[in-house]
Amino acid sequence: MGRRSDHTRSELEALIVDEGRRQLAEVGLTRFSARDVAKRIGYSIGTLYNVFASYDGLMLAINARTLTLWSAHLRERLAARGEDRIAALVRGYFEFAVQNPRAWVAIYEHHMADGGPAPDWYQAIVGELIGVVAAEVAAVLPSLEPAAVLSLTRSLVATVHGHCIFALYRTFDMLGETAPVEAALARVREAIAAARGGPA
Amino acid sequence: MGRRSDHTRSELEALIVDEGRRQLAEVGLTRFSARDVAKRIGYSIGTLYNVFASYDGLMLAINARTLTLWSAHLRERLAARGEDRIAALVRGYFEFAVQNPRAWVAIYEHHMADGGPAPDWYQAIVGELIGVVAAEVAAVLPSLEPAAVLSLTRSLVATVHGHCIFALYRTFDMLGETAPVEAALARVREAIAAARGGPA
DNA sequence: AAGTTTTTTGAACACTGTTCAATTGGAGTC
DNA sequence: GACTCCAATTGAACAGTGTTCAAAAAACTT
Repeated sequence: MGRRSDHTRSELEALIVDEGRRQLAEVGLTRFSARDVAKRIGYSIGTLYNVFASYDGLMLAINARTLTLWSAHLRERLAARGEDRIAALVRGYFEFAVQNPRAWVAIYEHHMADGGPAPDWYQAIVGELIGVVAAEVAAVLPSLEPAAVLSLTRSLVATVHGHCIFALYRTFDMLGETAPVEAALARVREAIAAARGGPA
Repeated sequence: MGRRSDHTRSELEALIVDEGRRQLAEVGLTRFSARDVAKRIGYSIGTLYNVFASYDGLMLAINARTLTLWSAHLRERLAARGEDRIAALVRGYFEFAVQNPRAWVAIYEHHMADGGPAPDWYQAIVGELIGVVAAEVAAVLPSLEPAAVLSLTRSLVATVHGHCIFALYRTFDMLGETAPVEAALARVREAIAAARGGPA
């Protein structure tokens, strides 16, 4: 069936996502161009649009890949022997963002063209990442009921995220003080301590 | 001198920023178009580029306006009689973001074309906003030295910001639980309590 | 070899930010 | 009023974007 080379559809999909991630890492979300991705892998723009129906679809696939890599990174950090698993998570969060700044930012700064929410399959991948954190929060706070764990987890992720994004873009010039990572970790520790000693 | 109407240069500047903010509020940063702004105020695209040398320049002017309005909003909330000034700040932060979602997000999602930092005059305006918060942090923690106040302030702003952006984009689906505002306020209170009882 | 089906193409369209030679129209001078 | 002068204003032109889709190409089927 008219294949130009011996790429199956899913191989081609992976090829595009890989090259897309490479370009995203190089030029960032603003200058990212689907045309360029196609050109770089030696296919025409039309082929790319046959695989991913739209720019949103391509970007979603790229961000999904970044998210799974991020989850994997967190799990690795947790697997590395070390007592303080909460610290491992917070440091892992920052590490990945610092190592992949433009891809990481794209997760947050890409929005669907129609302004609507991301599709379910994508949100499931986000949920996986949250799940990794929630498991550790639950382990540290055994007396907390599941709903409260999820609620606190989201608040902690939000806290760390805020520090991380301010650190990457120095809009608020977080540099030149106790590293943002440590500030984030301090906030997380305080929140956990409060949850422990609070409504016990 | 060839004026088409009786707009002085700074009146024209304000006219563009106002219409730009209106369009930004309507369509968001992604679909924002300098051409459309020009068309809407009845000037050509060329005139707009004579006033603001680039898209970045226009966007910075728009964001600067948003920032000063935001600062004003916080000061108003602080001026409204009420004991808990920290809560007023946190609630004011969220209020403004929720009332001006697209303009607020643009502050964070616009980046200079060359990837560099924003010009000094712009950063000064950001500094003003931080200053409003820092003053309250200092008031609540009188024993803290100025450098520590600034450091803690940035951490607290980062914390609140993280909750706020997760609330606006429901990427992480913060809804359906204790409102994100209250979670953010809880984190801030814990941090302040820790700073009070910590290295005292 | 002929026919069928799937993949691939790239010109075409409507849009973007940006530039800059040409035009416009008010101010000053005679 | 006529005539410069010059800043303000214009908009076609350029290189780029995402998107579409009739046509071409390539592989599979009979």
